[in-house]
Amino acid sequence: MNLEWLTLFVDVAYRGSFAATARERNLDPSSVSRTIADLEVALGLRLFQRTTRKLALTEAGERYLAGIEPILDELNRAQEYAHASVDSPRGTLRLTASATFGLRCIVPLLAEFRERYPELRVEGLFTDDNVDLVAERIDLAIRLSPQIEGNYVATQLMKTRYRVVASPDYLGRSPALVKPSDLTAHRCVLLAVRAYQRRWVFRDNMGNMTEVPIEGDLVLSPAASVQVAALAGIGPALLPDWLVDEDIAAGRLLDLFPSYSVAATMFDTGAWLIYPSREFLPKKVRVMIDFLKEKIRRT
Amino acid sequence: MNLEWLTLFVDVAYRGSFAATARERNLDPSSVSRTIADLEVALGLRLFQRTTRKLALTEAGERYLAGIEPILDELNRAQEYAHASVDSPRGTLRLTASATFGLRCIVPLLAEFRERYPELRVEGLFTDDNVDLVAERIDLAIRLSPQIEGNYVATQLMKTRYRVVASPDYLGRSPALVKPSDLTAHRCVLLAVRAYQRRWVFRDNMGNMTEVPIEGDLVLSPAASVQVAALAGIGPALLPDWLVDEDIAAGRLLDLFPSYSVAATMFDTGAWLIYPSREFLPKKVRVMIDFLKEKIRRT
DNA sequence: ATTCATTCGTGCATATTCCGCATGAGCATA
DNA sequence: TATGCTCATGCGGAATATGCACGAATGAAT
Repeated sequence: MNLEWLTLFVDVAYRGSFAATARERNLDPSSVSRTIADLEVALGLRLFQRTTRKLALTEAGERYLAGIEPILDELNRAQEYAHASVDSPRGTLRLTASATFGLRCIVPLLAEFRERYPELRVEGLFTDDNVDLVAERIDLAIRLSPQIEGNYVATQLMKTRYRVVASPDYLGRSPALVKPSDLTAHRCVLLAVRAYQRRWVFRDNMGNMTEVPIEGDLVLSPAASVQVAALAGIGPALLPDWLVDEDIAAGRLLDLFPSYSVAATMFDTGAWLIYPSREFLPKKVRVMIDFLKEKIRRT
Repeated sequence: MNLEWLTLFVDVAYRGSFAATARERNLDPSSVSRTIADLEVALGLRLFQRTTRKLALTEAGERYLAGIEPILDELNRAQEYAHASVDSPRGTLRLTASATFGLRCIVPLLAEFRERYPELRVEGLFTDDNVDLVAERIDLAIRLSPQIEGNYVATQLMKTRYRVVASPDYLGRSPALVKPSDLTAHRCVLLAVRAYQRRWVFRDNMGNMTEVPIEGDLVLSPAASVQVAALAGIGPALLPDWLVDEDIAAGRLLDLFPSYSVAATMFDTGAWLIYPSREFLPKKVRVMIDFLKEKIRRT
């Protein structure tokens, strides 16, 4: 059965004529005749009594008309009700990011986001665990990576530089740290990610690469713990700029090799916004993407 | 949009899998995939978020599901509600017959019909005027005719013989009426139908036809009036057996030429039950047809 | 880390359905 | 009685739906 059959049936019932209904809908009368006949077969009911030149609803037809007219209205309302959740920034936005990125970069912005979109509820899943985006019904994910592969749409939020930092207190009581290879004489604070624990790679302005093996007896997670440890003077640490630039600006930490690019895995990494598809993108996702880009690019 | 799409959507939403839904419905998974994609385009909404191996309703999808599930139930109920009017003898049956046939042959039976079908309401339109069966929403018509043509289904209810009758009182004070041609000496009571007013045709047992020109200064309608006039001794009248047999049996009228078949138009006429179609015949029409055949054939 | 099995998406060909045209039968009106 | 219009139906072409085959992706098992 086709919904179009039902709306046609209602139309014919009110016009009292196949031919008039056909004219109004720019159809051939034969199509109207067949469609009504098909509907009668599908229902197992005679809906209209008709001869040439005359047409009248049967009793069953009147009952069926009474039954489906509200239903057709409800179908439209169901579509509008579903649309309401995506056409304006309302409902619930489920957002995921790594624990530290979420905590330091996203959470501080949510007060203003709430001001701007009072009807939108945000559920932030900030974890370093692997998150199943489909099963968790995630609307928007933030991933820290050189690049994003897979079927999801990815738009870069920001580029990330990593810095080797230590506190002034630590530096005042430790062997000199002038060039990267000096790190071998220090016990570093390490992030609990395998790729971050063996060696750090330095690239100078000329593009020369230096790979420095590092050691450390303190391996922490999440990245914020490593930051706190560095601030406490426990040792040098490799941390992203979005995490430590404020401490550096305030003199709480020092960027030990500012003229180098440093990476534990790959250079040219960054934070990416990831969402399932540009097609049928709910407004709530759109506004969060725009908001984050606006806020994070301003800093 | 197709209702099948909607039921498929509900199915997928509950099974959480295109492939599982396809198996259950004996479809190819590609058809399920396309159907859901078509529904999403028609609605302008993403209903499911999916990758390979994972499928979850979106918020809009959940809302739409909540909206249409009751609607699908209502559609079934609308069909059942419409069917209820035809699947059992209830509702209103609109019946038409000629004024006299309705009054004398149908009305006396309606008390028993009501006993038998208490939930069925009968509207009898007994008139000698031409009745538009479609416009008047007639379920069942009774027509007196040699045969029925046209698109309607016709089943014969009874055969009709016409009789020339007069009252004993009239005969006692009038010229002898021995053979049909004797009628030319009498002023007859005529039915106000053109075909009944010029000549009556007599057919004897051997098949010999005699056409007798008749005259009368009293032309009445409906046929019951002619009967009453004959009973009052005003003159001979040509009337159908179902109208006068009781008077004959009681001696109130005499059949003047019982060994002849008489007709004003054609012989071998009868009463026919006429209804629009055997297909999708409502129960109420069926039971009335069966009832009339049972009752009228018993008398 | 690799392999395997399964899911969802899509191109292509085929089957099915829908639609308009033409025509006929029937009916109401002039 | 003739005419014009409605509804029904055969037929052919256009549009849509479906299955098959295949590929990409993913989760589970090894």
